[in-house]
Amino acid sequence: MATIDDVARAAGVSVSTVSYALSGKRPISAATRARVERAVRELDYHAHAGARALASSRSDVIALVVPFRPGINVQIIMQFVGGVVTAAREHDHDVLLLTQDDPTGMARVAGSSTADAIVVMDIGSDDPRLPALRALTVPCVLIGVPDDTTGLACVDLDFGAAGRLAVRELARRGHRRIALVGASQEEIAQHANYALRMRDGVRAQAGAEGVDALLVPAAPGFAGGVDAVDKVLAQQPGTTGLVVHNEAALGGVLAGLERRGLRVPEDVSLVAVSPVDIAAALPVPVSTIEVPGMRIGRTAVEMVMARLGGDAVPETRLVTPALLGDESLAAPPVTVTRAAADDRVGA
Amino acid sequence: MATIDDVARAAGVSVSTVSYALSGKRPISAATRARVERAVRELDYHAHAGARALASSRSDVIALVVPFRPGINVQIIMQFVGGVVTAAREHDHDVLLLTQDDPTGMARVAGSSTADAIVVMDIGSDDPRLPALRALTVPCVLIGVPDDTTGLACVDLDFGAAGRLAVRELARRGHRRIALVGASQEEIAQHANYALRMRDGVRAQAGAEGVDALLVPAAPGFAGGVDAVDKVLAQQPGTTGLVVHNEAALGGVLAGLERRGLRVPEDVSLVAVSPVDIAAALPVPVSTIEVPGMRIGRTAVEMVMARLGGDAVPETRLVTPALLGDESLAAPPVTVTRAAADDRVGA
DNA sequence: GTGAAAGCGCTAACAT
DNA sequence: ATGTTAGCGCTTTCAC
Repeated sequence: MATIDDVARAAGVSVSTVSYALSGKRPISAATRARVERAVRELDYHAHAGARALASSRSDVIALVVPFRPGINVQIIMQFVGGVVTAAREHDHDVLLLTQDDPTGMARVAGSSTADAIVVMDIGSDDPRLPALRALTVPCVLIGVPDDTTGLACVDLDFGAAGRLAVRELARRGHRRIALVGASQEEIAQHANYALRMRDGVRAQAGAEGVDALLVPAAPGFAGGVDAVDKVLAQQPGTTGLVVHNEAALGGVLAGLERRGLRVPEDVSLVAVSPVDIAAALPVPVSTIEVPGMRIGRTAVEMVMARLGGDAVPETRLVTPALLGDESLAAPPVTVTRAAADDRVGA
Repeated sequence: MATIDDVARAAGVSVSTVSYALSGKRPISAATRARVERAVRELDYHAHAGARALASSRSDVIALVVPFRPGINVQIIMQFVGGVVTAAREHDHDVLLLTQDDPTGMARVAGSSTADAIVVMDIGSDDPRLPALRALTVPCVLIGVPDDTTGLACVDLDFGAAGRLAVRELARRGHRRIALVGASQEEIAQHANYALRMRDGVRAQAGAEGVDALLVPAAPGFAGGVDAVDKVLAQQPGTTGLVVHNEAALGGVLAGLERRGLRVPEDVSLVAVSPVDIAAALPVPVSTIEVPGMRIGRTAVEMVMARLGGDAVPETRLVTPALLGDESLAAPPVTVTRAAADDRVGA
């Protein structure tokens, strides 16, 4: 492999000139720059990453901690990863992959200067890694929002706003009894922050709109979705609007409705918080609030770069949700529902 | 951050002794080793990755090229990634993530000694990256098998064996008319190697068993699956065995059968080549031949390590498939099928 | 079994 | 605008 010395010799300049010509950190005459660039091209020169890191104390690498636990939504994960990698490359950084179940990984890559910064995905409300993250010697950005964000930089979808958005859309079409088919009992038990914020958003908007909102956790998988529909209709008969924040149960929810002869959206309106790919594999089109993984991943990298640049202080950034499509949204049926009765009274 | 000098001073030995004590590359007395290890612990010493790479010409990093094109099966991708990262860590290597749509990425990380080796996923039969891969200055291992493997190291599931396995299981239960609902037209057009090998495996085994095998491509998504069922029954009435090698269409295939009143497995037996997670989200249990992503990822890393070790020559390794469960497998119905008629004649 | 010291290839003062 | 050079922190001969 060619070294910077080879390039300097070929271009007839000193090594520092080559270095500066390549980094742009000091003015170089057009002629010199051209000769350097030519030599670089002819020798196919690439600066040795280790040597550069040693001399400059910057590796130009961001570590990304990815969850591999079963039951995780891989679609979302991949979108985050894609966003992080793409954005990192735009800033001339590479991405090193760490897994969640390598507890020493973050300290190792930080301590060895393998990475300049760390992005951590899938942060829980009371994530056990929080102390370690606060103690890190390199800047870090969390995807997900813990309960206590002191000293931490975080990004996530604004799940509270997502919940409010979903309820608002149902309410303005006249639905008066709605239900949130939410995360599994386990996720709730683990205080999964997104689940709690979603729940609170649904509750708050339901309160503001004066509609009844039942909250039902759903086990992941087909059966979990079917069960959830049973529960909803048993505990709150006449429910006409469903918010499903559990992509693994989504297919089961639709099947459960169909088995009871309930059509979407004629009898029941539906908003899913889910990756679009999953929604696309369903028998009927479903209006979806997507977790914008790419966007969040990119934002995480922007925050990393800001912090590496020196300015920027830890902050929490919540990305505003948007509703895609209205195929599974309609007014509630005019017959049996209380909403219909209310409407008549109002008319 | 503590340096090796700090450790040497704290332990009262020379830097070379620290280095050797840590690498084990030359014998160190137990007493000295203990003092070094103590100093390392107390100072929380981590060798500077760049300095190490510069001095040793080894970065202890493997680059992994991941496809992010839409329509890709993320479940499988994540499994590959998980296997690669886990295995790499067991060999004290880290994994750097590259995306497919960064065409200069591989040359860059190889040329700058950022990575010691490269693993490339999602290799097509006539992958455009093949020339670049052959020209690489570092060893590389492909996940997927191109048509011409000269000079290349490759790993993949043995899709031919998977096709034969699926047909054998159907045939030995008495099915005489089967169909492969396979990859999409696009994948076939792109000469996706796995699709071709699957097809050939199905054909070969069908020929050997003397059963009729119809080959039908399916567009991904729910509708694609429904369509495929229509095509199968139109082109080959009396089909009782289905091999579905298209996880995105799987839900649609089941729905298509149900709409025609065909039960699984009473009327139609089914074998899916799919990630188990997808199969689990389906309304009925489906016998599955899984692409063992973890295993393949691990194997890729073993091959990388062998090549970094000097021994080992490029080779292609095909992982043997296994069938999980038999819930969607049964004998064909005794009434209308030709299989039943044959049986009676034979009896 | 241990130490001294010569690089590895680059960056960034400090020159001019 | 360009050149000289002292490190960056480690590995690995070579020497004892």
